[in-house]
Amino acid sequence: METSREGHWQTRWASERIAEAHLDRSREKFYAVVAYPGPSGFLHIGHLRGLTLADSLHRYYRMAGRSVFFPTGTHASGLPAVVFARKVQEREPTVVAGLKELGVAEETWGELEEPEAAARFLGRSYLELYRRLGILIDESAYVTTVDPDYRAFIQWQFHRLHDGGHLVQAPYYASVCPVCGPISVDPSETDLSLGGNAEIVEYTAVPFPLEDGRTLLAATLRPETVYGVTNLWVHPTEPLSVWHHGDRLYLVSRSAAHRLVEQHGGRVGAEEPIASLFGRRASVPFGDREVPILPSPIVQPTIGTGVVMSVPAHAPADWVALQALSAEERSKVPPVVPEIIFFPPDQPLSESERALLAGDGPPAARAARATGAHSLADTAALEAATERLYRLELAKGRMLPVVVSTLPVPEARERMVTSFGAAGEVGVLREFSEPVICRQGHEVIIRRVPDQWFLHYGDAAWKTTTHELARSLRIVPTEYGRELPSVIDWYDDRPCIRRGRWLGTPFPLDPAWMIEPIADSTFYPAYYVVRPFVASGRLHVSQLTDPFFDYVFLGRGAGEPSVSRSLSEEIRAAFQYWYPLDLNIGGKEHKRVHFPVFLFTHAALLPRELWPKGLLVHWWLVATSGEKISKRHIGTKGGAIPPLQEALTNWGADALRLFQTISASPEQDFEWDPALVDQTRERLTTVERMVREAFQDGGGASPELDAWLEDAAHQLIAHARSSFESLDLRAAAQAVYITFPTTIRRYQTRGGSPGPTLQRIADAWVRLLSPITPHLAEELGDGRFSTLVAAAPFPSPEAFAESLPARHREEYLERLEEDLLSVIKPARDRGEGSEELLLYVAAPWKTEVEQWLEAAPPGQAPTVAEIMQRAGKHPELASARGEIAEYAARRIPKLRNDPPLPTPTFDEAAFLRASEGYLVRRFHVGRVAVYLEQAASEVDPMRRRQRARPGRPAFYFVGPPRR
RNA sequence: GCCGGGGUAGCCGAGCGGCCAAAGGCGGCAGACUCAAGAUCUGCUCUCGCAGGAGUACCCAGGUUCAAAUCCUGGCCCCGGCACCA
Repeated sequence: METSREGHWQTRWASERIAEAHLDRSREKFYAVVAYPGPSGFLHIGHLRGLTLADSLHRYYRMAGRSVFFPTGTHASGLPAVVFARKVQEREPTVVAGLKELGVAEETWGELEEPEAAARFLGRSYLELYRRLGILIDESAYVTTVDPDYRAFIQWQFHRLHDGGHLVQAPYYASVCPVCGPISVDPSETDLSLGGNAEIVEYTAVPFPLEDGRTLLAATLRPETVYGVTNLWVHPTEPLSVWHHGDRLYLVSRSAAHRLVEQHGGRVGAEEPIASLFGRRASVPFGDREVPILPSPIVQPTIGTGVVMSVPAHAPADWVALQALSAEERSKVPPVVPEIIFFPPDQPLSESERALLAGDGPPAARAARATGAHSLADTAALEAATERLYRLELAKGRMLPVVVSTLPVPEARERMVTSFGAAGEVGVLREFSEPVICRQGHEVIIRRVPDQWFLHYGDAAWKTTTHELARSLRIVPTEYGRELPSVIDWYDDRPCIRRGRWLGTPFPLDPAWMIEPIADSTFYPAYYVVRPFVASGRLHVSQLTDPFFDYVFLGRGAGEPSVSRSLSEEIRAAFQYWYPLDLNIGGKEHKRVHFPVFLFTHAALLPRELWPKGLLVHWWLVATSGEKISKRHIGTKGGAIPPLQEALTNWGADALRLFQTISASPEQDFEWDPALVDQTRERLTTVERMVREAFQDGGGASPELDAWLEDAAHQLIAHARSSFESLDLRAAAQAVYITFPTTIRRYQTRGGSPGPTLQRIADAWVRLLSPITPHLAEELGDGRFSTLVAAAPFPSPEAFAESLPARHREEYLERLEEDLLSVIKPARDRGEGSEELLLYVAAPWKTEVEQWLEAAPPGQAPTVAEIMQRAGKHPELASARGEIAEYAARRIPKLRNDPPLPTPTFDEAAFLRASEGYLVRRFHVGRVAVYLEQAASEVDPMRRRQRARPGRPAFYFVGPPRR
């Protein structure tokens, strides 16, 4: 089919309004959504996967008789549109290329420099591409998350979440640029010029008071090791600053002082020359002892507080630094506490863990030795030693009883942090794991926000309900279902609003804040149901009040007074018809973000009977490098990922759709490979040709062969249906695009030709093609159905008669072909062939014997004597006793590998005779002769007949080579 | 370390107790078609074979079973997520 024809069918679907949803109580409904895309740029083929899945499912269910609803929208919230608008402003080359490709007039580009306009523009461009992909979206429900009606909906949602106690306020430590304002630290964050992958590291600030009343504040990730401190490290030259906090004076590095002010208040004071500290002593918390302060190059003033507590027993770097000291300095350091963490025997160490701790000395010394870290210059080895030892101690270590009972390390750490807090100390210092620089070149910092609002996902009761919802879900793939409970458990309170420049809905409890984008996309399938009423003008935005939504979604209250009772009820009825949502479809990136919060929100807002019913997670189409497709993979050069428009022009929608569906299971990434798409398109060409041939008039085939084809069609259709029902579109595609053609090809090689049966089957086939390759289906079905194929009923297996005898006959023949082939192969390799094929059908008594053999209990081989005993009870077999014994003796040892075949339900000889023509062609023999084993006069030059078994004829190729 | 997944023929990838020497695809070989190439179609593609046979196979080692790629135990390795990491 010409790719250009696809547009024709897209127009037809639109003009016949196939995509429009109808509330039809006489029918079951199907309602699924795909995670809507964010307007970050132009769609690429990576986006296609979820859309294709969703569309094919909706198309299947529509044909299967359900009323379907497939809306979509644009998730304009957050930064993507802001970033895109800025790129337009900058006339960034890829954006310019995309705009040109979409045919956007250059004069209008200026309008797209405004983020909301950019979002709407991109949303429309997506819709256009969906159309070109043959995706049937009900556009009357189309919405972007910055539309005023959607905002009203989100405000209602937050009011209800607040009512339910799901919003809480607490201090929060947010990333912020001191000049530009709040900023999120994320690899995709384009407001950053550096450090997108940075994580927030939480240090514990441990106070070491000096004798002069000031306190050195060390930062550590392992406060529990404070019992092993032997000294403090400071930088050899960098001065420290005074940080005034309350009535206390702390000494920390200058950069730390500033960070502490952001997070804990106070002010930065004077600088203190560092050398004055060398050799002085500070007291150790939780212990009546003092340790010396020593300079060491291991201290980096920009990390932590510039003061490091040295625990040589457990920190390899400290151990090595200690060895590097001069003898004089060394003499000031108290003896190293051998160790303060032990490994209880109930958690045996693995081999690699034992290797890390081989030898003697403190654990840090052993780890340093094991990784080859001998000096401070061995940074990589030191890091490895540190990481491995810390992981191990955290996972399996316990505190020694002489220190603080035998607490596991994580608990001991917790307790330390708490006790510092209780003592009025600072407690925690947060910083980025690597420098983060904003787009304008300023350093991004972490600042305390005292009254941040959170979604209270850490709430145990809410989790319990959400777990319940999760358990009730149908989840594909099932592995995700196993993972989901731990994801829900792992969830903690999440900040849900922020200040700053991005798109979204103002937070109703404090409109100076914006709701963040993950939180405003959790309940939207409910709003899709309402949107058409707004779009059609029957409902005005001003009417979307809390009472309105309370009534529509919750059946609570009397509704919005300005909305007529009947309209309220109509919308409520629509919601009750389409809800619960049947399926939420999204990529694997949503496993930990969108899906869980989607469930949390539904669990919080809706009663059980309206809870969603399923999740379908798909993995990605990736670039040849195995990476997720991103801007830089897209281009027109070899190996690059083509822009979607270009791919559509090159291959057409159907080829792309089938490629997506058939190339991999949903739970698998697969690589973009233009050669495979080519091949997919060719497969479609073949299917098209086969269907057209099948539609022709002709002689058909024998009733037996037709019966077989009908039976095969019955099974294939049943399999396709059940595959769609179980959401396994790949299996469905294999049935329709691989097994179906293979079956028809066999029909043809077996002598079948176009005729009434094949035509009926082709009619069914065309409809089977429709969910996945709808354009091709329409093209082939043009004029053959009373409706468009998209609206025709999905074929029913019952339209094709099952025929066990026909199925068995064909299986029988295939088995014979296999046998013949296995003999012909070695012969043919020697360049031989034959003139005549002799076939022998087993004598009837063999059927009985096979049954006796089969009747033997499993695992227990029958004996010849037993068989003969049974044969004795059948006087009519008396004459064959010798043969029976011989046959049983030959069969018994082989029963394990070659069990009795099902008894043929047809006349083997008659069937073989009817198949002579086929066998002659298939095996290039001059002729085929069929004999009965028991007929005394039959030709049997090589005494083959006795090898015949019921269901498996004996045979002999006669004569000189041929082939 | 924890949670989840996985290791299948040259490669990708189905299968997840007997119908499995293992679907489908790629690659390879041969044939048909073609002036030729490409495309397409057909057959073959673990080893041996003296005619339907035998041997060896689904990471490794054990085990359960009449029967294991499929179930169990232990090991090794890989992937994803999380946690962790001055």
